[in-house]
Amino acid sequence: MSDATHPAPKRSRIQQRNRKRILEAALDVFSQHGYRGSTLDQIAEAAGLSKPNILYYFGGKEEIHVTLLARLMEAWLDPLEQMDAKGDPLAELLGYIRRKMEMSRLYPRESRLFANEIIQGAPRMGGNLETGLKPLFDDKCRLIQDWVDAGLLAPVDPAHLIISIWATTQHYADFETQVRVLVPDTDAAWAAAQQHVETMFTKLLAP
Amino acid sequence: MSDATHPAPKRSRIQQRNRKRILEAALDVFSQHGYRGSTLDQIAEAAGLSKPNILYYFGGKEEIHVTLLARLMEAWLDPLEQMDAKGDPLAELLGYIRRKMEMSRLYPRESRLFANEIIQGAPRMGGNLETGLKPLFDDKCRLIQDWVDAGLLAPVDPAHLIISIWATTQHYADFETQVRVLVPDTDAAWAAAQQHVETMFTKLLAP
DNA sequence: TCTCTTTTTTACCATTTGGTAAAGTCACGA
DNA sequence: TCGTGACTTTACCAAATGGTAAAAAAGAGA
Repeated sequence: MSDATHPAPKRSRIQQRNRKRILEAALDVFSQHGYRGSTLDQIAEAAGLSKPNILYYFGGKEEIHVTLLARLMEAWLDPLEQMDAKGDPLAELLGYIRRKMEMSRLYPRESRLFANEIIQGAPRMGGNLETGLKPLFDDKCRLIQDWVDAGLLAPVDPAHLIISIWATTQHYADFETQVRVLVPDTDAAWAAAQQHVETMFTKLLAP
Repeated sequence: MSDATHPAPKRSRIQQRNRKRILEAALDVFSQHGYRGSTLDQIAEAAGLSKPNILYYFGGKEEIHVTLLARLMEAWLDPLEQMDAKGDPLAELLGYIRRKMEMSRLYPRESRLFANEIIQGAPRMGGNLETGLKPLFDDKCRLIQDWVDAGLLAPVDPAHLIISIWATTQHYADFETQVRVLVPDTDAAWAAAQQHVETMFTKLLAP
C-alpha cells in the first residue's frame, strides 16, 4: 500500500531515509499533541530537517498524518489477525491479549496516535475503520461465536469481548500519564498489570 | 472552589447565565477537537456570544479549559467516592461499575475532555491528578484490599482492578466513534455492553 | 428621569502557522 | 570534470488565531 499523493514507486536512498525520519518525528509529535496541536516546525525540528524540506517529501501536514495512520493500521490489526481458528480457543484469546499488552508497552506512541484520532471522531481515518477494521472484527466475532457455540468458551458477547480487550490493554498506553501518577514504579507494575488482565479474561472465558 | 483569576465571589444573574453558556459551549468544542484544536471563535459561536465578550467573562482560552477540568473532576470522582466500606463488597463494586457505565452513556463529552487531556500528558490539569484523584484512589485501594483480605472478594490487585474498571467503562464514551462503526444499533448495544462488563467483573470478583 | 456601573460591540493587532517560489547546493553518471 | 537532476535553503506570504482598547449600549438604583 503506497500513499495516494506521492506517485514515485521507487525511492532513492535519501528519500527512503528522510521519509522515515519524518514519519518517526511526526509519530512523536502527533502522538503527544494531537493533529492540530502539532506544528510542522515541531516535526521539522524533531526530524532535523527544515520545514520546506519536509514539504518536499510530503504534500502537507495532513498527508503526513494520514500516511502514519495508514501504516500503523496494518501493525495494529496484526495481533488480531494472528488469532487462529485451529488453535485452542482460550489459549488463542490469551495469546491475543498478551500481544496487545506487549504492543501497549512497546508502542505507546502508536496507541496514542490512534486514540487521539478516534476520540476526536476519526476525521482523518477515511474509510480505514470500515474497510480495514470492520471486516476483520466481524470475522473474529464469528470465530469466537463458533467457539462459544461449541462449548469451548463460556458464553460471551464476542463484540464486547474484543472491545473490552482493547479497552483494558490500550488503556495502559493511552492513559499512561494517569497510571504513572497512581501506580508508581512502572516496571514492576507492568507485570502486575499483565497478570491482572490475564486473570480477568481467563475467569471470564473459561468454559 | 472558585477559579483563580476571577476574584468576584458574588456574580450577577447575567454573569451566571453567560459563564454557564460559555462553559457548556466550551465543553462541546474542547471535547470534540482537543485544546489546541479548538478556537475561541468556535466556542464563541457555539455560545452565541462574541469572542471579546467571552474574554470579558474568562481571562483566556486556557482559563476556560482549566475551569472546565476542575469542575468536572468533582463529578468524575463522585461515583468512586460513593463506594461504601460498610456495604457488601461485590454489590458495592458492581454499583460503582454501573454508575461509571451510566456516566459514559450520559456524559460522553466530559469523558472525552478528560481523555484528550490525559492522553496528551495532562498539561493543564496542574496537580489535580495528585491532589484530587490519587488520595481517593489510594483510599479505595486500601478498602478493596481489606475486602480481599477478609475473603469477601476473590484475590485481586486493587489498583489494576480500578484501572480496568475505568478502561472498560470509559472506552464506550471515549472510543464511541469506533464502537459505532463496529457495533451498529447503539441503543440495543448499550444493554449488551452493560451486561458484558458486569458479567466480566462479577466472574473476576466473586470469592 | 438621570447617573453610574455592567455588559457588548467594533475595530484592531501581533504572532503563529501551513504553505510556496525560487535560488542555491549536492551527488552521480557520462 | 562537467552537466543534469535530485535535494535544501532562504525569503517570503496569506490566513487564522488569541487577545486588546475603547466606544457604545444596556441595566439598575436613586
